[in-house]
Amino acid sequence: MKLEVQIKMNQTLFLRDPEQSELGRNIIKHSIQLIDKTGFESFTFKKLAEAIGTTEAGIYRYFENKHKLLVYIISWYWGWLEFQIGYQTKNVQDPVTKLKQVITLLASNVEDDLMTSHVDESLLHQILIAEGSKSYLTKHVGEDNKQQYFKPYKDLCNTIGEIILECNPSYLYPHSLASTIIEVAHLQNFFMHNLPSLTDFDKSKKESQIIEFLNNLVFSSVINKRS
Amino acid sequence: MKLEVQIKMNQTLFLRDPEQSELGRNIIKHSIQLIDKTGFESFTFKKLAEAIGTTEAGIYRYFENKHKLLVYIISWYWGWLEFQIGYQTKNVQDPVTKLKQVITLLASNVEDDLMTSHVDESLLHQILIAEGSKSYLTKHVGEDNKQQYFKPYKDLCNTIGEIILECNPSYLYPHSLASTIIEVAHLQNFFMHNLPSLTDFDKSKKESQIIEFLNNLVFSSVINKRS
DNA sequence: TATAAATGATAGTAAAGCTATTATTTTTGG
DNA sequence: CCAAAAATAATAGCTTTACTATCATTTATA
Repeated sequence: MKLEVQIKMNQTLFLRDPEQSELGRNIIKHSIQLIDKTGFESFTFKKLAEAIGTTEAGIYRYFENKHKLLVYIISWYWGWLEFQIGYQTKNVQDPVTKLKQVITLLASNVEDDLMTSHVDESLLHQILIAEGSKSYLTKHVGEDNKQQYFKPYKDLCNTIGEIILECNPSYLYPHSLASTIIEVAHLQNFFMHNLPSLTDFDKSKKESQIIEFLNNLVFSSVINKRS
Repeated sequence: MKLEVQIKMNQTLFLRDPEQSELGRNIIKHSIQLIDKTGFESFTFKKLAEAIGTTEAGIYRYFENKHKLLVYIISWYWGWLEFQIGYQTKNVQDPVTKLKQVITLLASNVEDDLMTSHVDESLLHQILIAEGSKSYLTKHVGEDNKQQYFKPYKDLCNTIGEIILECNPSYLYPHSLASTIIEVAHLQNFFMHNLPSLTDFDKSKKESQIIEFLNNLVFSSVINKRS
């Protein structure tokens, strides 16, 4: 039998569960491809329907609007990443090693996970870099938050925050540092590729440079000989 | 006579210079108010025209589209902030003090500058927090960059990067750290007010908490006793 | 004071963002 | 296996957004 990883999703994000039908899985698969290709602003349900070979109204039966679909695939990614972190740091005792592995996972290019046949995690990672912050930078972030749309992101920040506290139980800003690591990993990646003079990375555009910058930043303040 | 600060703007951002006419200045003034109030997604030239008491076509004579208008007001803000930094740190010798002042300027609530009668910097600061990253998180960031749309942001990063190097000439990531400080100042502010569990700040929601977090983060790595 | 430049008033178009209706498949429970 | 229910397809239509065009009128300026 084929093993498939299932990420538990917030039921209020969709009208009909896209995991439960061929059309639904196609919506997820092609929306990831299309958002990555055209960017979220140019992405429309009409174009998505064409790509799948269905109709606009068909998509609307699954998702109320394109913003909820974006939040859905982003939540899915955070759920998947949390699973990856748990899996990859399972037998690691040293919290510093663990935090380094987390930073590496966040800042490295992701490979498509074959356990999830209808999701291309590599593209999803690119979407997070370029569109991730648009999921919460809205006027309706308050209501979205009440609906628990950002729970997977918060859970991930808590997980990382706990590892930070294992490194230094008296560190004052575990959550802020966790959200900072996540966002800076993506931002520096975007800048490296698109606005390189906002960074100090060379033209090789290797993600390892971002990892080194983050390691320097994070471990200087978490393991601070001065305080 | 009344002193007015003028920020030099990129000529390709507009079709007609909005600083040079009453209508133009009204476009700037009301777009800042309207984007702050409704968010950039809901902001339209039609609503802006109504707010001013002119017509949609009238706005289009000044700006090609709402994205360029957003880039315009954001560039304006970076230019103004660069001026503020130069002004406020003019006679400060110690680079550490200087960098602390820059962090404070970036993370504090801004007061409306009376030298610029048609721009409310306080609102503009809120726009930067909630909409700033949308100015570059687009598929056309490459072309926009060629047109020098992000020069004021880059200049500011260079200025901050130089102060960082004054603090520690062997620090490896002055530009990345500068862009990180700017973005994290805004992000943590947004999180503090909208998704507080992504931060460690208490309910007082005082910006001073963000400043402390940033000072800890920045100076641990810039003045690192370990390296 | 003529003339050019800017603005106002109005109209119109294509696409985006939805909703509704009916017909046709596909699924599934008795 | 068949009938009812559920999902999908096909089509239409409506409002708003994003933008362009035209022409009349006001305002600035040589």
